[in-house]
Amino acid sequence: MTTQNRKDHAEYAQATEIAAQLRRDIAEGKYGPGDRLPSQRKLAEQHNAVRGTVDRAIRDLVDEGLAITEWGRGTFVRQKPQWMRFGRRRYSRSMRTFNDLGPFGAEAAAQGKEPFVDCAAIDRIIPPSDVAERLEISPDTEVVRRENWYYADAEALQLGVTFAPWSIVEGTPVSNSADMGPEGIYGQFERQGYPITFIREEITARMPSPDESLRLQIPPGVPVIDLWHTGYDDQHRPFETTHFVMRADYSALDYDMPVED
Amino acid sequence: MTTQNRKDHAEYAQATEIAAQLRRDIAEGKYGPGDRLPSQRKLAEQHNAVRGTVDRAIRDLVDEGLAITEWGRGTFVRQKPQWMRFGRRRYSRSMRTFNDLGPFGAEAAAQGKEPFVDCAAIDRIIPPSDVAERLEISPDTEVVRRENWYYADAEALQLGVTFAPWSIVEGTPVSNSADMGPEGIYGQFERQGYPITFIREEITARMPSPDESLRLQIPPGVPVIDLWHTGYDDQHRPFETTHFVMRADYSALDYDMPVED
DNA sequence: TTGACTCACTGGTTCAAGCCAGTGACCAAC
DNA sequence: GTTGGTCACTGGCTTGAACCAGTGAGTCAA
Repeated sequence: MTTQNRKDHAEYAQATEIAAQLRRDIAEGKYGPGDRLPSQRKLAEQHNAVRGTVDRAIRDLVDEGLAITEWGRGTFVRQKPQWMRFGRRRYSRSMRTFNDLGPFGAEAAAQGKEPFVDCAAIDRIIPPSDVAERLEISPDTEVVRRENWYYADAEALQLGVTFAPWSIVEGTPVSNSADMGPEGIYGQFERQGYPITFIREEITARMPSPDESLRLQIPPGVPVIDLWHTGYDDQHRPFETTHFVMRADYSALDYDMPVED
Repeated sequence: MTTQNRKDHAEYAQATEIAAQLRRDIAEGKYGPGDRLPSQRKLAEQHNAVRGTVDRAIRDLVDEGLAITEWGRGTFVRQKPQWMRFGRRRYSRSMRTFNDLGPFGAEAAAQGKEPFVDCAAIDRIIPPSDVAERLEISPDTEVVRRENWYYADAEALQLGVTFAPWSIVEGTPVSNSADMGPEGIYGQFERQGYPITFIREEITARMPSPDESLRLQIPPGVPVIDLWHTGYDDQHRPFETTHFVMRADYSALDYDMPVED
Protein backbone atom coordinates (compact mmCIF):
# COMPACT_ATOMS: atom_id res chain seq x y z
CA MET A 1 0.00 0.00 0.00
CA THR A 2 1.86 3.02 -1.19
CA THR A 3 -1.05 5.39 -1.26
CA GLN A 4 -2.18 6.66 2.07
CA ASN A 5 -5.29 8.34 3.15
CA ARG A 6 -5.58 11.61 4.94
CA LYS A 7 -5.66 10.20 8.39
CA ASP A 8 -2.63 8.00 7.94
CA HIS A 9 -0.69 10.92 6.75
CA ALA A 10 -1.83 13.10 9.59
CA GLU A 11 -0.57 10.64 12.13
CA TYR A 12 1.86 13.06 13.67
CA ALA A 13 0.13 16.21 12.61
CA GLN A 14 -0.70 18.71 15.27
CA ALA A 15 -4.45 18.38 14.90
CA THR A 16 -4.16 14.65 15.41
CA GLU A 17 -2.05 15.17 18.49
CA ILE A 18 -4.60 17.53 19.97
CA ALA A 19 -7.40 15.12 19.19
CA ALA A 20 -5.46 12.27 20.77
CA GLN A 21 -4.86 14.34 23.90
CA LEU A 22 -8.55 15.12 24.18
CA ARG A 23 -9.45 11.47 23.66
CA ARG A 24 -7.09 10.54 26.48
CA ASP A 25 -8.57 13.20 28.72
CA ILE A 26 -12.05 11.94 28.01
CA ALA A 27 -11.06 8.31 28.52
CA GLU A 28 -9.40 9.13 31.82
CA GLY A 29 -12.45 11.00 32.99
CA LYS A 30 -10.86 14.44 33.07
CA TYR A 31 -13.91 15.41 31.08
CA GLY A 32 -16.95 13.29 31.88
CA PRO A 33 -20.09 12.77 29.81
CA GLY A 34 -21.87 16.08 29.37
CA ASP A 35 -18.87 18.15 30.44
CA ARG A 36 -17.80 21.08 28.36
CA LEU A 37 -14.38 20.97 26.80
CA PRO A 38 -12.25 24.12 26.91
CA SER A 39 -13.12 26.51 24.12
CA GLN A 40 -11.34 26.25 20.81
CA ARG A 41 -9.54 29.50 21.55
CA LYS A 42 -8.32 28.23 24.92
CA LEU A 43 -7.21 24.91 23.48
CA ALA A 44 -5.40 26.72 20.70
CA GLU A 45 -3.52 28.75 23.26
CA GLN A 46 -2.72 25.70 25.38
CA HIS A 47 -1.35 23.74 22.44
CA ASN A 48 0.37 26.67 20.76
CA ALA A 49 -1.77 26.17 17.72
CA VAL A 50 -4.03 28.25 15.62
CA ARG A 51 -7.75 27.91 16.16
CA GLY A 52 -8.34 26.27 12.80
CA THR A 53 -6.15 23.40 13.89
CA VAL A 54 -8.12 22.91 17.07
CA ASP A 55 -11.30 23.03 15.02
CA ARG A 56 -9.98 20.17 12.91
CA ALA A 57 -9.12 18.16 16.01
CA ILE A 58 -12.54 18.65 17.50
CA ARG A 59 -14.17 17.86 14.20
CA ASP A 60 -12.39 14.51 14.32
CA LEU A 61 -13.73 13.82 17.79
CA VAL A 62 -17.21 14.77 16.67
CA ASP A 63 -16.93 12.52 13.65
CA GLU A 64 -16.03 9.66 15.94
CA GLY A 65 -19.09 10.35 18.00
CA LEU A 66 -17.04 11.20 21.09
CA ALA A 67 -18.09 14.83 21.34
CA ILE A 68 -20.83 17.10 20.17
CA THR A 69 -20.49 20.78 19.45
CA GLU A 70 -23.20 23.31 20.13
CA TRP A 71 -23.02 26.57 18.37
CA GLY A 72 -22.52 29.42 20.75
CA ARG A 73 -22.26 27.13 23.76
CA GLY A 74 -19.23 24.96 23.41
CA THR A 75 -18.10 21.41 22.80
CA PHE A 76 -19.42 18.70 25.08
CA VAL A 77 -18.46 15.13 25.78
CA ARG A 78 -21.12 12.93 24.30
CA GLN A 79 -22.95 10.56 26.57
CA LYS A 80 -23.45 7.18 25.09
CA PRO A 81 -27.16 6.54 24.98
CA GLN A 82 -28.92 3.35 25.93
CA TRP A 83 -29.63 1.05 23.08
CA MET A 84 -32.95 -0.04 21.85
CA ARG A 85 -32.70 -3.67 20.91
CA PHE A 86 -34.76 -5.22 18.17
CA GLY A 87 -34.81 -8.74 16.96
CA ARG A 88 -36.80 -11.73 16.04
CA ARG A 89 -39.29 -11.28 18.83
CA ARG A 90 -40.37 -8.07 17.19
CA TYR A 91 -42.50 -10.23 14.93
CA SER A 92 -43.72 -12.90 17.29
CA ARG A 93 -47.41 -13.20 17.87
CA SER A 94 -47.07 -12.91 21.61
CA MET A 95 -45.48 -9.47 21.24
CA ARG A 96 -48.33 -8.07 19.24
CA THR A 97 -50.56 -6.99 22.06
CA PHE A 98 -47.77 -6.16 24.44
CA ASN A 99 -48.26 -2.48 23.96
CA ASP A 100 -50.39 -0.14 21.92
CA LEU A 101 -47.37 0.85 19.94
CA GLY A 102 -46.08 -2.64 19.38
CA PRO A 103 -42.55 -3.86 19.98
CA PHE A 104 -41.06 -0.44 19.40
CA GLY A 105 -43.26 1.02 22.10
CA ALA A 106 -42.44 -1.80 24.45
CA GLU A 107 -38.73 -1.38 23.97
CA ALA A 108 -38.96 2.38 24.36
CA ALA A 109 -40.97 2.02 27.54
CA ALA A 110 -38.40 -0.44 28.89
CA GLN A 111 -35.78 2.25 28.34
CA GLY A 112 -37.91 4.82 30.11
CA LYS A 113 -38.62 6.72 26.93
CA GLU A 114 -41.84 8.07 25.56
CA PRO A 115 -42.57 6.27 22.31
CA PHE A 116 -44.39 7.81 19.39
CA VAL A 117 -45.03 6.38 15.97
CA ASP A 118 -46.06 8.61 13.12
CA CYS A 119 -47.47 7.16 9.94
CA ALA A 120 -46.41 9.95 7.62
CA ALA A 121 -47.74 8.58 4.35
CA ILE A 122 -49.79 5.81 2.80
CA ASP A 123 -49.55 5.56 -0.97
CA ARG A 124 -50.40 3.24 -3.80
CA ILE A 125 -47.44 3.03 -6.13
CA ILE A 126 -45.49 1.07 -8.70
CA PRO A 127 -42.68 -0.47 -6.66
CA PRO A 128 -38.98 0.22 -7.12
CA SER A 129 -37.19 -2.78 -8.56
CA ASP A 130 -35.55 -3.80 -5.28
CA VAL A 131 -38.96 -3.92 -3.64
CA ALA A 132 -40.47 -5.95 -6.48
CA GLU A 133 -37.64 -8.45 -6.23
CA ARG A 134 -38.06 -8.91 -2.52
CA LEU A 135 -41.82 -9.32 -2.88
CA GLU A 136 -41.30 -11.66 -5.84
CA ILE A 137 -43.79 -9.75 -7.95
CA SER A 138 -43.54 -8.29 -11.42
CA PRO A 139 -42.32 -4.69 -11.44
CA ASP A 140 -45.69 -3.36 -12.61
CA THR A 141 -47.73 -4.87 -9.78
CA GLU A 142 -48.99 -2.06 -7.59
CA VAL A 143 -48.07 -1.99 -3.92
CA VAL A 144 -48.96 -0.02 -0.86
CA ARG A 145 -46.21 2.15 0.59
CA ARG A 146 -46.46 3.04 4.27
CA GLU A 147 -43.92 5.44 5.70
CA ASN A 148 -43.50 5.26 9.46
CA TRP A 149 -41.36 7.41 11.70
CA TYR A 150 -40.47 6.12 15.13
CA TYR A 151 -39.72 8.53 17.93
CA ALA A 152 -38.56 8.16 21.51
CA ASP A 153 -38.78 11.25 23.69
CA ALA A 154 -39.52 13.29 20.57
CA GLU A 155 -36.26 12.19 18.95
CA ALA A 156 -36.55 10.41 15.63
CA LEU A 157 -34.82 7.05 15.89
CA GLN A 158 -36.01 5.07 12.93
CA LEU A 159 -37.63 5.38 9.58
CA GLY A 160 -39.48 2.36 8.29
CA VAL A 161 -41.02 2.13 4.84
CA THR A 162 -43.25 -0.88 4.35
CA PHE A 163 -44.32 -2.25 1.00
CA ALA A 164 -46.94 -4.91 0.33
CA PRO A 165 -48.87 -5.93 -2.79
CA TRP A 166 -51.97 -3.80 -3.15
CA SER A 167 -54.03 -6.89 -3.94
CA ILE A 168 -53.36 -8.23 -0.47
CA VAL A 169 -54.08 -5.09 1.51
CA GLU A 170 -56.91 -3.57 -0.54
CA GLY A 171 -59.79 -2.55 1.66
CA THR A 172 -57.94 -3.30 4.90
CA PRO A 173 -56.57 -0.71 7.33
CA VAL A 174 -53.12 -1.45 5.90
CA SER A 175 -54.15 0.37 2.74
CA ASN A 176 -56.07 3.25 4.22
CA SER A 177 -55.40 3.84 7.90
CA ALA A 178 -52.59 4.78 10.20
CA ASP A 179 -54.21 2.70 12.93
CA MET A 180 -53.55 -1.01 12.62
CA GLY A 181 -55.80 -1.98 15.50
CA PRO A 182 -54.84 -3.97 18.57
CA GLU A 183 -53.29 -6.82 16.61
CA GLY A 184 -50.94 -4.62 14.67
CA ILE A 185 -50.07 -4.83 11.02
CA TYR A 186 -49.17 -8.51 11.20
CA GLY A 187 -52.58 -9.23 12.67
CA GLN A 188 -54.07 -7.57 9.60
CA PHE A 189 -51.93 -9.64 7.26
CA GLU A 190 -52.91 -12.78 9.13
CA ARG A 191 -56.59 -11.98 8.62
CA GLN A 192 -55.92 -11.81 4.91
CA GLY A 193 -54.41 -15.26 5.02
CA TYR A 194 -50.77 -14.31 5.42
CA PRO A 195 -49.54 -15.32 8.86
CA ILE A 196 -45.95 -14.22 9.33
CA THR A 197 -43.92 -17.42 9.62
CA PHE A 198 -40.47 -16.66 8.29
CA ILE A 199 -38.53 -13.46 8.11
CA ARG A 200 -35.45 -12.43 6.23
CA GLU A 201 -33.28 -9.58 7.43
CA GLU A 202 -30.64 -8.01 5.23
CA ILE A 203 -28.43 -5.74 7.25
CA THR A 204 -25.71 -3.32 6.54
CA ALA A 205 -24.45 -0.01 7.87
CA ARG A 206 -23.42 3.20 6.22
CA MET A 207 -23.18 6.89 6.82
CA PRO A 208 -26.48 8.68 6.43
CA SER A 209 -27.15 10.79 3.38
CA PRO A 210 -27.38 14.52 4.06
CA ASP A 211 -31.14 14.19 3.69
CA GLU A 212 -31.30 11.42 6.28
CA SER A 213 -29.04 13.36 8.62
CA LEU A 214 -31.47 16.19 8.47
CA ARG A 215 -34.69 14.24 8.75
CA LEU A 216 -33.57 11.83 11.44
CA GLN A 217 -31.55 14.61 13.10
CA ILE A 218 -28.53 12.37 13.20
CA PRO A 219 -25.50 13.97 14.85
CA PRO A 220 -22.24 13.95 12.91
CA GLY A 221 -20.20 10.80 13.30
CA VAL A 222 -23.15 8.49 13.75
CA PRO A 223 -23.80 5.84 11.12
CA VAL A 224 -27.15 4.29 10.29
CA ILE A 225 -28.16 0.68 10.23
CA ASP A 226 -29.78 -0.07 6.90
CA LEU A 227 -32.11 -3.03 7.25
CA TRP A 228 -34.38 -4.69 4.72
CA HIS A 229 -36.90 -6.89 6.43
CA THR A 230 -39.10 -9.27 4.47
CA GLY A 231 -41.98 -11.27 5.92
CA TYR A 232 -42.99 -14.67 4.54
CA ASP A 233 -46.15 -16.66 5.15
CA ASP A 234 -46.45 -20.32 6.05
CA GLN A 235 -45.88 -21.28 2.42
CA HIS A 236 -42.74 -19.19 2.28
CA ARG A 237 -44.33 -16.56 0.07
CA PRO A 238 -43.18 -12.99 0.75
CA PHE A 239 -46.07 -10.65 1.47
CA GLU A 240 -44.42 -7.53 2.87
CA THR A 241 -41.03 -5.93 2.99
CA THR A 242 -39.87 -3.00 5.07
CA HIS A 243 -36.83 -0.84 4.67
CA PHE A 244 -35.60 0.45 8.01
CA VAL A 245 -33.05 3.19 8.49
CA MET A 246 -32.04 3.36 12.13
CA ARG A 247 -29.73 5.60 14.08
CA ALA A 248 -26.92 3.24 14.94
CA ASP A 249 -26.05 4.95 18.22
CA TYR A 250 -29.45 4.16 19.63
CA SER A 251 -30.15 0.90 17.93
CA ALA A 252 -28.98 -2.65 18.24
CA LEU A 253 -30.30 -5.78 16.64
CA ASP A 254 -30.53 -8.92 18.64
CA TYR A 255 -31.36 -12.19 16.94
CA ASP A 256 -31.43 -15.66 18.32
CA MET A 257 -32.15 -18.50 16.00
CA PRO A 258 -31.67 -22.20 15.48
CA VAL A 259 -28.90 -23.43 13.21
CA GLU A 260 -29.95 -25.87 10.57
CA ASP A 261 -27.93 -28.44 8.75
CA MET B 1 -34.66 22.07 19.06
CA THR B 2 -32.89 25.36 19.27
CA THR B 3 -29.36 24.05 19.18
CA GLN B 4 -28.09 23.06 15.82
CA ASN B 5 -25.16 21.03 14.75
CA ARG B 6 -22.38 22.10 12.47
CA LYS B 7 -23.96 20.73 9.34
CA ASP B 8 -27.34 22.34 9.91
CA HIS B 9 -25.69 25.64 10.30
CA ALA B 10 -23.57 25.19 7.25
CA GLU B 11 -26.57 24.52 5.11
CA TYR B 12 -25.98 27.45 2.85
CA ALA B 13 -22.27 27.76 3.44
CA GLN B 14 -20.02 27.77 0.46
CA ALA B 15 -18.30 24.51 1.28
CA THR B 16 -21.65 22.78 1.50
CA GLU B 17 -22.67 24.25 -1.84
CA ILE B 18 -19.50 22.96 -3.47
CA ALA B 19 -20.00 19.54 -1.94
CA ALA B 20 -23.58 19.46 -3.15
CA GLN B 21 -22.50 20.40 -6.66
CA LEU B 22 -19.93 17.61 -6.68
CA ARG B 23 -22.49 15.14 -5.38
CA ARG B 24 -24.80 16.13 -8.20
CA ASP B 25 -22.02 15.75 -10.74
CA ILE B 26 -21.20 12.31 -9.42
CA ALA B 27 -24.84 11.24 -9.31
CA GLU B 28 -25.38 12.43 -12.88
CA GLY B 29 -22.34 10.54 -14.06
CA LYS B 30 -20.26 13.58 -14.96
CA TYR B 31 -17.62 11.87 -12.86
CA GLY B 32 -17.89 8.10 -12.92
CA PRO B 33 -16.45 5.57 -10.47
CA GLY B 34 -12.69 5.82 -10.48
CA ASP B 35 -12.62 9.18 -12.25
CA ARG B 36 -10.48 11.95 -10.88
CA LEU B 37 -12.22 15.09 -9.74
CA PRO B 38 -10.68 18.45 -10.66
CA SER B 39 -7.90 19.44 -8.31
CA GLN B 40 -8.69 21.45 -5.23
CA ARG B 41 -6.98 24.45 -6.76
CA LYS B 42 -9.06 24.19 -9.94
CA LEU B 43 -12.29 23.74 -8.02
CA ALA B 44 -11.42 26.71 -5.86
CA GLU B 45 -10.99 28.85 -8.95
CA GLN B 46 -14.21 27.57 -10.52
CA HIS B 47 -16.25 28.29 -7.42
CA ASN B 48 -14.51 31.53 -6.53
CA ALA B 49 -13.43 30.08 -3.24
CA VAL B 50 -10.23 29.60 -1.39
CA ARG B 51 -8.64 26.15 -1.40
CA GLY B 52 -9.38 25.54 2.26
CA THR B 53 -13.08 25.76 1.50
CA VAL B 54 -12.82 23.24 -1.30
CA ASP B 55 -10.82 21.00 1.01
CA ARG B 56 -13.70 21.09 3.48
CA ALA B 57 -16.19 20.22 0.77
CA ILE B 58 -14.14 17.29 -0.42
CA ARG B 59 -13.60 16.14 3.15
CA ASP B 60 -17.37 15.94 3.45
CA LEU B 61 -17.62 13.79 0.36
CA VAL B 62 -14.87 11.54 1.64
CA ASP B 63 -16.60 11.24 4.99
CA GLU B 64 -19.74 10.13 3.21
CA GLY B 65 -17.77 7.49 1.39
CA LEU B 66 -18.44 9.05 -2.00
CA ALA B 67 -14.85 9.92 -2.82
CA ILE B 68 -11.36 8.98 -1.82
CA THR B 69 -8.34 11.23 -1.87
CA GLU B 70 -4.85 10.11 -2.74
CA TRP B 71 -1.98 12.24 -1.69
CA GLY B 72 -0.12 13.65 -4.62
CA ARG B 73 -2.53 12.13 -7.13
CA GLY B 74 -5.92 13.65 -6.67
CA THR B 75 -9.43 12.94 -5.51
CA PHE B 76 -11.28 10.03 -7.06
CA VAL B 77 -14.88 8.91 -7.17
CA ARG B 78 -15.16 5.86 -5.01
CA GLN B 79 -16.50 2.70 -6.56
CA LYS B 80 -19.00 0.96 -4.39
CA PRO B 81 -17.61 -2.49 -3.70
CA GLN B 82 -19.49 -5.72 -3.83
CA TRP B 83 -20.78 -6.93 -0.54
CA MET B 84 -19.88 -10.07 1.24
CA ARG B 85 -22.98 -11.47 2.83
CA PHE B 86 -22.92 -13.47 6.01
CA GLY B 87 -25.75 -15.03 7.85
CA ARG B 88 -27.15 -18.02 9.53
CA ARG B 89 -25.80 -20.45 6.99
CA ARG B 90 -22.33 -19.46 8.07
CA TYR B 91 -22.80 -21.91 10.90
CA SER B 92 -24.71 -24.72 9.26
CA ARG B 93 -23.10 -28.10 9.11
CA SER B 94 -23.46 -28.33 5.37
CA MET B 95 -21.32 -25.23 4.94
CA ARG B 96 -18.42 -26.59 6.91
CA THR B 97 -16.64 -28.44 4.18
CA PHE B 98 -17.67 -26.13 1.41
CA ASN B 99 -14.24 -24.62 1.22
CA ASP B 100 -10.93 -24.90 2.95
CA LEU B 101 -11.42 -21.48 4.42
CA GLY B 102 -14.98 -22.04 5.52
CA PRO B 103 -17.92 -19.77 4.79
CA PHE B 104 -15.73 -16.71 4.55
CA GLY B 105 -13.65 -18.34 1.86
CA ALA B 106 -16.73 -19.50 0.01
CA GLU B 107 -18.24 -16.04 0.04
CA ALA B 108 -14.98 -14.45 -1.05
CA ALA B 109 -14.60 -16.93 -3.88
CA ALA B 110 -18.16 -16.22 -4.99
CA GLN B 111 -17.19 -12.56 -5.26
CA GLY B 112 -14.10 -13.42 -7.27
CA LYS B 113 -11.79 -12.48 -4.43
CA GLU B 114 -8.81 -14.28 -3.02
CA PRO B 115 -9.59 -15.20 0.58
CA PHE B 116 -7.03 -15.43 3.32
CA VAL B 117 -7.54 -16.02 7.01
CA ASP B 118 -4.80 -15.25 9.48
CA CYS B 119 -4.94 -16.56 13.00
CA ALA B 120 -2.88 -13.85 14.64
CA ALA B 121 -2.99 -15.04 18.24
CA ILE B 122 -4.13 -17.87 20.48
CA ASP B 123 -4.06 -17.07 24.18
CA ARG B 124 -5.26 -18.45 27.47
CA ILE B 125 -6.74 -15.59 29.47
CA ILE B 126 -9.12 -14.45 32.15
CA PRO B 127 -12.11 -13.22 30.16
CA PRO B 128 -13.38 -9.64 30.09
CA SER B 129 -16.71 -9.34 31.85
CA ASP B 130 -18.78 -9.06 28.68
CA VAL B 131 -17.30 -12.33 27.47
CA ALA B 132 -17.92 -14.09 30.78
CA GLU B 133 -21.53 -12.96 30.70
CA ARG B 134 -22.10 -14.25 27.23
CA LEU B 135 -20.47 -17.57 28.04
CA GLU B 136 -22.41 -17.73 31.30
CA ILE B 137 -19.27 -18.51 33.28
CA SER B 138 -17.79 -16.94 36.38
CA PRO B 139 -15.34 -14.12 35.60
CA ASP B 140 -12.35 -16.12 36.87
CA THR B 141 -12.87 -19.10 34.57
CA GLU B 142 -10.09 -19.18 32.03
CA VAL B 143 -10.89 -19.03 28.35
CA VAL B 144 -9.09 -19.37 25.06
CA ARG B 145 -8.83 -16.25 22.96
CA ARG B 146 -8.36 -16.69 19.22
CA GLU B 147 -7.80 -13.62 17.11
CA ASN B 148 -8.57 -14.05 13.42
CA TRP B 149 -8.11 -11.60 10.59
CA TYR B 150 -10.04 -12.11 7.40
CA TYR B 151 -8.69 -10.82 4.13
CA ALA B 152 -10.00 -10.68 0.57
CA ASP B 153 -7.49 -9.78 -2.11
CA ALA B 154 -5.04 -8.79 0.61
CA GLU B 155 -7.47 -6.26 2.06
CA ALA B 156 -8.49 -6.77 5.67
CA LEU B 157 -12.26 -7.02 5.87
CA GLN B 158 -13.00 -8.44 9.27
CA LEU B 159 -11.53 -9.04 12.65
CA GLY B 160 -13.01 -11.87 14.69
CA VAL B 161 -12.01 -12.64 18.27
CA THR B 162 -13.35 -15.93 19.54
CA PHE B 163 -13.60 -16.91 23.19
CA ALA B 164 -14.43 -20.32 24.63
CA PRO B 165 -13.96 -21.89 28.07
CA TRP B 166 -10.49 -23.39 28.34
CA SER B 167 -11.95 -26.52 29.91
CA ILE B 168 -13.80 -27.27 26.69
CA VAL B 169 -10.98 -26.70 24.25
CA GLU B 170 -7.99 -27.94 26.24
CA GLY B 171 -5.87 -30.30 24.18
CA THR B 172 -7.82 -29.70 21.00
CA PRO B 173 -6.60 -27.70 18.00
CA VAL B 174 -8.87 -24.89 19.18
CA SER B 175 -6.44 -24.26 22.01
CA ASN B 176 -3.18 -24.73 20.21
CA SER B 177 -3.41 -24.55 16.45
CA ALA B 178 -4.33 -22.14 13.73
CA ASP B 179 -5.55 -25.05 11.64
CA MET B 180 -9.00 -26.30 12.58
CA GLY B 181 -8.97 -29.21 10.16
CA PRO B 182 -11.50 -30.00 7.45
CA GLU B 183 -14.50 -29.72 9.74
CA GLY B 184 -13.66 -26.27 10.96
CA ILE B 185 -13.89 -24.93 14.47
CA TYR B 186 -17.49 -26.04 14.91
CA GLY B 187 -16.50 -29.56 13.97
CA GLN B 188 -13.97 -29.42 16.80
CA PHE B 189 -16.58 -28.19 19.25
CA GLU B 190 -18.95 -30.92 18.12
CA ARG B 191 -16.30 -33.57 18.85
CA GLN B 192 -16.09 -32.21 22.36
CA GLY B 193 -19.82 -32.66 22.77
CA TYR B 194 -20.93 -29.17 21.82
CA PRO B 195 -22.84 -29.28 18.53
CA ILE B 196 -23.82 -25.78 17.48
CA THR B 197 -27.59 -25.68 17.59
CA PHE B 198 -28.59 -22.11 18.40
CA ILE B 199 -26.87 -18.85 17.75
CA ARG B 200 -27.40 -15.39 19.09
CA GLU B 201 -26.24 -12.38 17.14
CA GLU B 202 -26.04 -8.93 18.70
CA ILE B 203 -25.48 -6.32 16.06
CA THR B 204 -24.78 -2.66 16.02
CA ALA B 205 -22.77 -0.21 13.96
CA ARG B 206 -20.41 2.57 14.84
CA MET B 207 -17.47 4.51 13.53
CA PRO B 208 -14.18 2.67 13.91
CA SER B 209 -11.72 3.73 16.57
CA PRO B 210 -8.50 5.23 15.20
CA ASP B 211 -6.79 1.95 16.01
CA GLU B 212 -9.33 -0.04 14.04
CA SER B 213 -9.12 2.40 11.13
CA LEU B 214 -5.44 1.76 11.01
CA ARG B 215 -5.45 -1.98 11.45
CA LEU B 216 -8.37 -2.73 9.16
CA GLN B 217 -7.24 0.05 6.81
CA ILE B 218 -10.72 1.47 6.79
CA PRO B 219 -11.13 4.49 4.56
CA PRO B 220 -12.60 7.62 6.11
CA GLY B 221 -16.37 7.73 6.15
CA VAL B 222 -16.86 3.99 6.45
CA PRO B 223 -18.48 2.62 9.60
CA VAL B 224 -17.97 -0.82 11.05
CA ILE B 225 -20.51 -3.45 11.92
CA ASP B 226 -19.94 -4.57 15.49
CA LEU B 227 -21.26 -8.08 15.95
CA TRP B 228 -21.22 -10.36 18.97
CA HIS B 229 -21.97 -13.91 17.99
CA THR B 230 -22.63 -16.60 20.58
CA GLY B 231 -22.98 -20.31 19.85
CA TYR B 232 -25.19 -22.59 21.95
CA ASP B 233 -25.30 -26.35 22.04
CA ASP B 234 -28.35 -28.59 21.90
CA GLN B 235 -29.05 -27.92 25.55
CA HIS B 236 -28.89 -24.19 24.96
CA ARG B 237 -25.60 -23.82 26.81
CA PRO B 238 -23.25 -21.19 25.35
CA PHE B 239 -19.85 -22.62 24.49
CA GLU B 240 -18.22 -19.96 22.36
CA THR B 241 -18.63 -16.30 21.60
CA THR B 242 -16.99 -14.25 18.89
CA HIS B 243 -16.68 -10.52 18.54
CA PHE B 244 -16.58 -9.46 14.90
CA VAL B 245 -15.64 -6.03 13.65
CA MET B 246 -16.42 -5.78 9.97
CA ARG B 247 -15.92 -3.07 7.39
CA ALA B 248 -19.48 -2.02 6.68
CA ASP B 249 -18.82 -1.05 3.08
CA TYR B 250 -17.88 -4.61 2.21
CA SER B 251 -20.10 -6.50 4.57
CA ALA B 252 -23.75 -7.31 4.81
CA LEU B 253 -25.54 -9.68 7.12
CA ASP B 254 -28.30 -11.80 5.76
CA TYR B 255 -30.46 -13.80 8.13
CA ASP B 256 -33.53 -15.83 7.44
CA MET B 257 -35.30 -17.40 10.34
CA PRO B 258 -38.63 -18.73 11.48
CA VAL B 259 -40.86 -16.57 13.62
CA GLU B 260 -42.12 -18.16 16.77
CA ASP B 261 -45.15 -17.39 18.83
C1' DT C 1 18.05 1.19 -23.34
C1' DT C 2 18.00 2.42 -18.83
C1' DG C 3 18.26 4.65 -14.63
C1' DA C 4 18.69 9.01 -12.09
C1' DC C 5 16.95 13.46 -11.97
C1' DT C 6 13.87 17.45 -12.52
C1' DC C 7 9.70 19.65 -12.14
C1' DA C 8 4.97 20.68 -12.32
C1' DC C 9 1.13 19.12 -10.05
C1' DT C 10 -1.43 16.82 -6.34
C1' DG C 11 -3.46 16.84 -1.57
C1' DG C 12 -2.17 17.70 3.73
C1' DT C 13 -1.47 20.92 6.98
C1' DT C 14 -0.75 25.12 9.31
C1' DC C 15 -0.74 30.09 10.03
C1' DA C 16 -2.98 34.65 11.20
C1' DA C 17 -6.84 37.23 10.84
C1' DG C 18 -11.56 38.32 10.43
C1' DC C 19 -16.67 38.27 10.24
C1' DC C 20 -20.98 35.90 11.36
C1' DA C 21 -24.47 34.04 14.43
C1' DG C 22 -26.19 31.60 18.61
C1' DT C 23 -26.00 31.71 23.94
C1' DG C 24 -26.62 33.18 28.30
C1' DA C 25 -25.39 36.00 32.22
C1' DC C 26 -26.15 40.48 33.62
C1' DC C 27 -28.43 44.81 34.22
C1' DA C 28 -31.31 48.69 33.67
C1' DA C 29 -35.84 50.27 32.59
C1' DC C 30 -40.47 49.39 32.96
C1' DG D 1 -41.00 40.61 38.86
C1' DT D 2 -40.69 40.94 34.01
C1' DT D 3 -38.91 42.54 29.88
C1' DG D 4 -35.56 43.82 26.67
C1' DG D 5 -31.03 45.13 25.56
C1' DT D 6 -25.97 44.71 26.02
C1' DC D 7 -21.88 42.15 25.79
C1' DA D 8 -18.50 38.74 26.36
C1' DC D 9 -18.14 34.31 24.91
C1' DT D 10 -19.02 30.24 21.95
C1' DG D 11 -18.40 27.62 17.52
C1' DG D 12 -18.95 28.10 12.00
C1' DC D 13 -16.93 29.57 8.18
C1' DT D 14 -13.97 32.00 4.98
C1' DT D 15 -9.89 34.36 3.35
C1' DG D 16 -5.13 34.25 1.43
C1' DA D 17 -0.79 32.73 1.99
C1' DA D 18 2.74 29.43 2.74
C1' DC D 19 5.38 25.13 3.25
C1' DC D 20 5.57 20.04 3.12
C1' DA D 21 5.51 15.57 0.81
C1' DG D 22 3.88 12.11 -2.61
C1' DT D 23 3.27 11.31 -7.83
C1' DG D 24 4.35 10.67 -12.36
C1' DA D 25 5.63 12.27 -16.78
C1' DG D 26 9.34 13.85 -19.17
C1' DT D 27 14.36 14.67 -19.73
C1' DC D 28 19.03 13.70 -20.09
C1' DA D 29 23.23 11.49 -19.48
C1' DA D 30 25.59 7.13 -18.93
